[in-house]
Amino acid sequence: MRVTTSFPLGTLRDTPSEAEIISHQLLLKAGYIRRVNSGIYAYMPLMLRVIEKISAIIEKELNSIGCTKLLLPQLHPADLWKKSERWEGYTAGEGIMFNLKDRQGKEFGLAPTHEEVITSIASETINSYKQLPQCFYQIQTKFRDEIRPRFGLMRSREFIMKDGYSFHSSQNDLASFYEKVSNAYENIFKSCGLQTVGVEADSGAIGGASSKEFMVTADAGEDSILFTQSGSYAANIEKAVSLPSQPIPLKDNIPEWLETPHQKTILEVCDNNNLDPSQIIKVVIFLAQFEGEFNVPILACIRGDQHINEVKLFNLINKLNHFNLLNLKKIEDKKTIEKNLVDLPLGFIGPDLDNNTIKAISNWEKQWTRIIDHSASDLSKFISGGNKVNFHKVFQEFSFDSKDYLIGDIRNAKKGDKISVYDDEELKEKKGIEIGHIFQLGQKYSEKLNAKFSDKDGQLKNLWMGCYGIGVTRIAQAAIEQNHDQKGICWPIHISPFEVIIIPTNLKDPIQSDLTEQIYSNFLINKIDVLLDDRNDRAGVKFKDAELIGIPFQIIIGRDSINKEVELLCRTNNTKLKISTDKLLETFISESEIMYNKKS
RNA sequence: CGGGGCGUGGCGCAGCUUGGUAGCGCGGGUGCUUUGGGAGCACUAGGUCGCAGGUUCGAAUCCUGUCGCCCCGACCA
Repeated sequence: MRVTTSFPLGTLRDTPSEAEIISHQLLLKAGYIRRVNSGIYAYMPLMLRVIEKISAIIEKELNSIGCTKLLLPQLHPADLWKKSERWEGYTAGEGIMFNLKDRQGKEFGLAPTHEEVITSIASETINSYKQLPQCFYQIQTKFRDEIRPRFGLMRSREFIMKDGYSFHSSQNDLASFYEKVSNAYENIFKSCGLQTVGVEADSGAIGGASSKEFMVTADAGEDSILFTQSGSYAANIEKAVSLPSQPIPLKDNIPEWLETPHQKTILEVCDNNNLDPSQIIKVVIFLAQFEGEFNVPILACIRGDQHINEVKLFNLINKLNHFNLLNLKKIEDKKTIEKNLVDLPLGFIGPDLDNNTIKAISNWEKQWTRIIDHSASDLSKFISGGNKVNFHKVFQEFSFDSKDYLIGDIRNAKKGDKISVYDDEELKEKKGIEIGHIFQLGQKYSEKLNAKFSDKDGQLKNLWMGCYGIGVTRIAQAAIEQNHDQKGICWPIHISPFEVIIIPTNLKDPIQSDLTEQIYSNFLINKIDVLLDDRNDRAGVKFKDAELIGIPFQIIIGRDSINKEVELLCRTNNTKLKISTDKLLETFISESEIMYNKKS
C-alpha cells in the first residue's frame, strides 16, 4: 500500500488534550482512531488492519478447537430479554443496554451481549445429544451505554468483541471445553504479543458458576489483581479471598461507654482514644433495590482495618431473595435518610441498631438485614457505635450467632494478606486491563429460554452452556499500553497494521526512486504486508511518522542506493542493519520470523 | 448522579482580570529553493470565539441559563 494514493496518515504533531493515558494519546496522535462522540470512535484504515489481524489470530485459534463462526443480529427484541429476566436489569436505572421502540411501539435493545439470541437459536436447532457439543462465535460491534466511557477504546460505548457460546450435554463436558477455551485464549494472547495473567473473577450480570478473566498487566488498568509470586493464586480483587491479619486484642481497662464527640470515622476514634482499627467494628448501611420496587435496608459490619467488597456484598444479598437485585447503594443521601429513617446515629451505628429506626411510612422492608464479615464475627470483644450520637461502646462477649446476623465473606482482600494458614506467601497487587473473560454459565439461560435436548437415556434435559468473550478493540489499545516508547507505538509484529514500512529519503533522486519501486514490488510479490511512504516530504518527517505509527521494521532507502545498499531498522530495539538489496528480502524474512516466534 | 477542569480554524494554545470588530505555533494550498531526523522564503485559504438569553452604543471578554467534552468518585461486561 502506498501512502499517497491510499489514505492520509492523519498523524498529529501535538497530542490531543482529551487523552489522558499514553495508549489513548498514541492512538489519536498516530491517526488510528478519531472520536465521533463520547465513547464512540471511527476506526481509521490503519486501525482496521490491526483489528483484522487480531481477528484472524482469534479465528485461527478458535477454529482449531472446533468453534464455528457465525453472525447474529444486533437489534434484539425485548421479549427475548424478558424471558431471561434480564430486560429490566439491563435497561432500567443503571442498565447499560441502549433501547428503543420501533414504529409499532415494540421494544428493542441494541445488543451488549448475545446469550439470549444464541440460546433461543440453539433451542431450535439442537435437539439431540448427538449434535453436541457445539460452539459458535462471532466478531462484532457491541453496544453498551457505559456510565462513564473512558480512555478511548478501553471503555467505549461501541466496541468490537469476539463472543462465543458453547452448548454441552453435561457439566463435565462443559468444564473440559472451558479448559480448552482457556488454553486457546492463552495462545491467542501470546500470538498477539501480549503478556497476560489468568485470574479468578466475579461473573457479574452474565451470571453462572465459574469464571476466569484474562488480564494485561498495565498501570492504566481499571481492575486490580491480587496474586502470589509463585503463581499459586491469582484473582480479581472483586473476587479474591484471603485471610485478614491478626487483630490486636482490646485491653480490659476500657469503660463500657466512650464519649466520642464528632469522631465519625474509624481513624478519628482510634486517634482520640488510643485504639487500633482492628479493635473496632465498622458499620456501613446500604439500600438493596430489587426488581419490582422492593427495597431492603442492609447493615454491613466489618473489622475497622478492613474494607467492604461491594461486589461480594451484592452477590450475597442477591442470593437471599428470588427477585433479582438491581442496585446496591450506600445510604448517605440526607433526603433518603430523612424520608425513611428516624433517629439514625450516623457515624455512631452499632451492629445491634434497632429496627425501629426504619420509619413505618417508608416503603422499605421494616427490618435491617444484618450482614457480618468473618473478620467482625471472629471478634467477641470489640468497640462499635453506641447507636447514640457521639458515643461508642465496648461490646463484651458479643455473639453474632443469632439468626438476626448473617455471616459471610464481604471483605476486600488486599496486598500483604495471606491466602491460607499453611502458606506463608503474601498477596501482591497489580493493575490489569481485562481483555478476555470466560464463563461456565451452567443451565441458567437454557432453563429460562427452555433450551432442551434429548439425552442418550431418552430424557429431555437443559443444555449446559459456556460463554467466552474477547475485547478485540481493547486488545489493540492494551497492546500499545504494553508496547510503546518515547517516540510512539511499537506494535508486536503479529498485530501490526503492516510488517514493514519503506522510507525513501529523497524520491527526486532517480536512483533512489527506482530502487524503491523495485523493493516495493518485490515485497508485494512475496506477500509481505508492506507500506510505502512515497510522500515527497523530507526524510525527517517520514522517520517521525514511521516511529509514531509503530510498524516493527523500516527499510530506509538513501545515500547508499548507488551501491545497491539499504538499511533495515527494527523499531523496538532500534537495531540498524546495512544490507545489499539482493539480500534484503531474505534478511527481512528471517528477521521477521525471529520476531514472530518470540511469543512473549 | 456528586466533585473538579475545559469549550476560540484540522491539532496545541494566548486573549477574558480592566468590554472597542480575533491572534500565535503547528498543520493546509500555490510558487521557488532545499532533501538522512518534524526545512527556508514569499504569497494564500480557513473561525457565527459551544449554544441561547441578558447587560451595554458596543460582548470571545461581564451576568444568567443551557449543551458538550475530559478527569476523579459513585457505578459497570
